[in-house]
Amino acid sequence: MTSTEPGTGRTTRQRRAVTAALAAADDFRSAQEIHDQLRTGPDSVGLSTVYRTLQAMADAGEVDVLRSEAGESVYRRCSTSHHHHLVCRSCGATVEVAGPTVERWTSAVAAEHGYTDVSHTVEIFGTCPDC
Amino acid sequence: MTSTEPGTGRTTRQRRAVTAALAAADDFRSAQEIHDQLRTGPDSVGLSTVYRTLQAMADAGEVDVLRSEAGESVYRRCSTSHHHHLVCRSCGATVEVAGPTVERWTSAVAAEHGYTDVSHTVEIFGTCPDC
DNA sequence: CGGAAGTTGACAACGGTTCCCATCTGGAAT
DNA sequence: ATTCCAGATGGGAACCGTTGTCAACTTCCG
Repeated sequence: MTSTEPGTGRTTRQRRAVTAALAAADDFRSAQEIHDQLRTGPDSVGLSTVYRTLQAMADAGEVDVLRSEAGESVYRRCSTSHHHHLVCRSCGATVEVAGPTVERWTSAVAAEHGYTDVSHTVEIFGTCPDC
Repeated sequence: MTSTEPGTGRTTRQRRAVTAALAAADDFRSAQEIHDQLRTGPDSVGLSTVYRTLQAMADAGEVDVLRSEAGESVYRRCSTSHHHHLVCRSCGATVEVAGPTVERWTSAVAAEHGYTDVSHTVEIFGTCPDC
C-alpha cells in the first residue's frame, strides 16, 4: 500500500510519447497498436514501457480500459467523468453515454447486499444506424 | 463454409460430461476448471475438447459467456432469465441481480442513438460483508 | 456389420501480458 | 553545472489461456 499519493512518477520522453499517441487517437487503442505506431516514429518506446504506462494511467483514472471480445485490453483517453460506452458491433462506432440512472442503480443493489467499495462495468452493444 | 446448418453434432460421452459438469455448478466456471474437475473423475475429457464443447454451447446459446477481469472466459449454464452479477473482488462471492431498471435504461440509451439489436453486459464489483 | 464422417486428445504453436534485471536518466541536492 | 541515486527503461524470457494440428478412435447410418 502506501499508495495514497504515489504521484505521477517521472516525466519521461516515453510517457509523453504514449500520452500523446493516446491523445491523438480518438478511439480505443491496444497497447500493441500504440507500440507499433511509436516504433515507426522518432519516439520509440519499449513494449514493456507501453504496458506499464498504460496501466499506470488506467490506475490513475486518466484512461478508460475496455476488454475487447478478442480478449485484448484497449485504452482510450477519457474525460475524468465516469461514463459508459455504446458500441456498434459491426463497425465499432462508439458513443459515450453518461448514466446517472445506472450509477444509482448499481449503488443501490450493492448496498442492499452489504457490498462496499463498489465499482462496475457496463457496455452496451448494438447495431448502429449506418450498419 | 457450408456451416449454414451444422446442427447439434453427435452425442458423445465427453460432451455429456461437460454439460453435466456445467449443470452441476451453479456459478461460472472456466474451461480449465471444468477440465480439472473431470480429470479427477471417471469421465476424463481432453482440454481441447472442453474448449470446443464450451464454444459450441456458447454459439448455440446454451451457456452464458463472461470475460473475467483476468481475461479468462468463464461459462455458465444459461438460465433463460436475463440477469447480472454482483461479485466480491476479494473472495469472489457472487450474487445474481435482476435489474429491470438497467434493462430499461440500456434500451432507452441505445434507441436514442438509433442503435438496434441491443445487448449489454453489466458487472458490479465490490467488497462483500464478509471481507 | 461395415464404413465414412464426425470427434477426440496429446502436444505444439500462438498471442497478449507480465516478469526480470542490467543499464540508463530525470531532477533534486549540492 | 555537476553529482548522484531512486525511479524508469527495454529486450527477451517466462507465463498462461486459448487455438491449431493430425493420427487414432467412435458414433451412427445404411
